[in-house]
Amino acid sequence: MEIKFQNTLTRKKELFKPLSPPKVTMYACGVTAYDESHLGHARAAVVFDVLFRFLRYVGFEVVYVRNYTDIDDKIIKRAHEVGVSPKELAERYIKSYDEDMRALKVLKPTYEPRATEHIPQIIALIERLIEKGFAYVVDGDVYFSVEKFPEYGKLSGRNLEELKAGARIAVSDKKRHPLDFALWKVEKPGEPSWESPWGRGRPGWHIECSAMAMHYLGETIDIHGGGLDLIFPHHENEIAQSEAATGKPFVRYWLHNGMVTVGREKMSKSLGNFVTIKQMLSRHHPEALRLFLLSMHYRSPLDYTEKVVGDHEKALEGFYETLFLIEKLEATEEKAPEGQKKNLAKIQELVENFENNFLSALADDLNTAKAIAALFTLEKGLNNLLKLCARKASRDHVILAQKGKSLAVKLAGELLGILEESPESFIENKRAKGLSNRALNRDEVEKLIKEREEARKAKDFEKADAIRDDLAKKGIILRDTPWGTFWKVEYEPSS
RNA sequence: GGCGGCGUAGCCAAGCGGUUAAGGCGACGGUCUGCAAAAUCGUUAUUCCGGGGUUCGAAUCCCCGCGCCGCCUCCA
Repeated sequence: MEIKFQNTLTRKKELFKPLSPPKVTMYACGVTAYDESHLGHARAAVVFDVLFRFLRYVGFEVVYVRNYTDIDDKIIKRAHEVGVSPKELAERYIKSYDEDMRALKVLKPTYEPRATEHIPQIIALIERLIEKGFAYVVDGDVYFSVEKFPEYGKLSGRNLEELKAGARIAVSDKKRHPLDFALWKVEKPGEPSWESPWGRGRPGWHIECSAMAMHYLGETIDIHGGGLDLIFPHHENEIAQSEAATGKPFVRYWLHNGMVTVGREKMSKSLGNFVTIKQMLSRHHPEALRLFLLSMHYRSPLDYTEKVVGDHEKALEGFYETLFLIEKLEATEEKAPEGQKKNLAKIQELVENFENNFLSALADDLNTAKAIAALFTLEKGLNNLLKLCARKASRDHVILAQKGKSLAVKLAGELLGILEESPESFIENKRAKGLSNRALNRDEVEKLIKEREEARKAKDFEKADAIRDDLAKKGIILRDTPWGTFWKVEYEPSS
């Protein structure tokens, strides 16, 4: 299968050819552990998680690294505010992020290195840069000299002149050029520090990614991912440091995800318009969240509204209900009726095309929106099939339905991380949650449903309808199927 | 100001030069149902922000304009 990615570096969609197949090396920028993570962080994590899953699925041996920044200005500042050590603070939020990732079913990367555990590698890289004349020491600080690296700006499409003109960064008389950036920062009182050839201090932000990427993945890596907002200066600086040190291309494919927005404005800590992952998880199923995050092509901005997340919640529920009904199917006939042959052939074709449609969507620059559309098309086919079986299911029907179901579950599960629960328990959990949200008693609800079924059998429709209306007022929705009455708690958008 | 991106039905959104412009949510009508719900079938963009141009052919490429967003400072 041909895999293509839009490469930020070349601004083109390119055929993906790993440096040494079947191995693929991949690095994604994780988080700075100084606060709870929000939906924007979740998007980045989920997008690159799907990329990781996809590459593995098609047969690559993927080594995936996602770092934690556990030492930096913001951590130190926050730690002082809260009154704990920076190490403790970072520890706390790394743990919290891990919880979020687990809940969101983001697979564990191969390595999750922390900056503070790679000080020797960082120092070695800085020494290499100093030796080669790309970095200089001033009073215990070490800076990278951007003017020594002629290609500086190639990722973000800028040049030094432009950058200098628009520079908003504080002028420092220590730096030779305003855009020179710190590789190593001299120790300040009350801050964590490590021994180095330039005295005690701590690493700058950008250097950790270069050092750790090279340490785990080699001097040239296949894929590097991160948010669009990291292109400049973070990724630009990573390129400069790494390529200056090694003389080799650092990254072959740069992939960047778009921002999550709120009212079309970037979700961010500073604007205060963020929702934490934990808040989202308290009101939505993790798979609904994944579905929402993957409903849009990863490069585009994704606007967050509760309504749209709710739409995906409903869509997910519909899917599980289809799967649930398929599980209930039992063949009572040997062959499907002649008259259904044409319809069945159509569904058969749909099922057979699904895998290819789904995978080729992902192979085309990870088009998850299109892959999800393929999934819905399959669902529609399966619902059609269920309809055909409503009266009499044959072996033909059941085999086809189960084939469709297992394909959907396999691909959606392994690649998108959705539809991984048993339909039965998904529906039960939903019910349990809905019941408790509405403070309803399950036995009572079930008793009423039974009573209504009795009434229906006795053709006492007045009573049956009264019960249904009563339940509806409480938020219980009934559905009479050939297999009995199915019920669920009405979806309630949270405020 | 510089660089990059976006603008497709009521809403979300795919589309990457060539048969009838995916899909989801919503709305309307038919089927199913005792009636509903769900499902299903059909309808809901003769047209892709506006204006030019290239081409046999453009939502897709180019130019101009309008609107929105991101980056240029820490940020997924």
